[in-house]
Amino acid sequence: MAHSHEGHDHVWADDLTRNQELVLGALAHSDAPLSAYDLLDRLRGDGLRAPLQIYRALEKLTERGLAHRLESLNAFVACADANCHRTGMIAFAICEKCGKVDEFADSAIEKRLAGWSKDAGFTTHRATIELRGLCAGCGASSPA
Amino acid sequence: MAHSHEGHDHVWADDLTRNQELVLGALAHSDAPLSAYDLLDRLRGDGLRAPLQIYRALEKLTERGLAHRLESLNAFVACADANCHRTGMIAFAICEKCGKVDEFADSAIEKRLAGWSKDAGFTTHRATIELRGLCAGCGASSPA
DNA sequence: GGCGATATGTTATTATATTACATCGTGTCG
DNA sequence: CGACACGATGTAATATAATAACATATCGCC
Repeated sequence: MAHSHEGHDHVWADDLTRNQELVLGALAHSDAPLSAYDLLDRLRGDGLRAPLQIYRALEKLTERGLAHRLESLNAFVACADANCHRTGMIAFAICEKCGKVDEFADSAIEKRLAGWSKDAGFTTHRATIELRGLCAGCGASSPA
Repeated sequence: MAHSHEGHDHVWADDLTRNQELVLGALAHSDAPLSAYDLLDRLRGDGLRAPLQIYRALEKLTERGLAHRLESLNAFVACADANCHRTGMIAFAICEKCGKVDEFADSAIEKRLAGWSKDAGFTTHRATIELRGLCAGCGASSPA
């Protein structure tokens, strides 16, 4: 890594601000989604004190596709595919037991939604697709 | 009341409690989604005073499919199809200008998600599909 | 250095949702 | 009838999520 950063664990983009990098780092190290206040708690040691600092970083990160907001959880995850920040529709499968989130894309669904939009005259700015349930591990080990 | 309803505007089910009926009525009369606190404000005149009364009614209503929660809005709508409470996946198109919500189902999407779930070993309990954008009227009149 | 744009920091406030606990009504069973 | 279970209700307090308003700092650039 010769070109910007030396002491960092992870760098996904070389122009993140300190707060953005802290927030994204915390998200990336977590194996479950984190709420803004979870993030705040984890980053107090790094000097972050107020919710707004978290929300501002999250806003930039989600704008750039480096993090995603899970609407049904009011929580956030790092993008699974950090380098090639995805651009299209993304769907999430959220395990209600272990919290793990699986991120996937499905162009057939995307097309289908686009088709509906066209027919209805609806201009889509953004789509939210979230599945809640049990992941393979949790569903198998403890058949709810 | 001789077992169900005489003076009511709308009755979707004959076994709703008073609070549930009030909440569902308010939702049904609104042309845009309402938050729990919106509902509370509108129903103070009917004796509802505390958020919990609203949330409890909403919980029963959403369980039964008579109302739906819009995750991306933290708000609620009456089911568009009150009698035949839908059972499968439902998608929503939410206009960011006028607030109108269009509720639709798409079995192709449902199948596709089911296919993904099967492949991933994920057991889906519930799916959230929400489009944000401009409805036909708003997109046409003011091309954002 | 001066200036604009963006990022930060801090406090207070608003909005959304739940916990805990007391009460009431209705049915069942003895 | 009375005891009990159960579900709905009411109320207060609190937890959680998000934003408003304002002041300060930092960086690129001319």
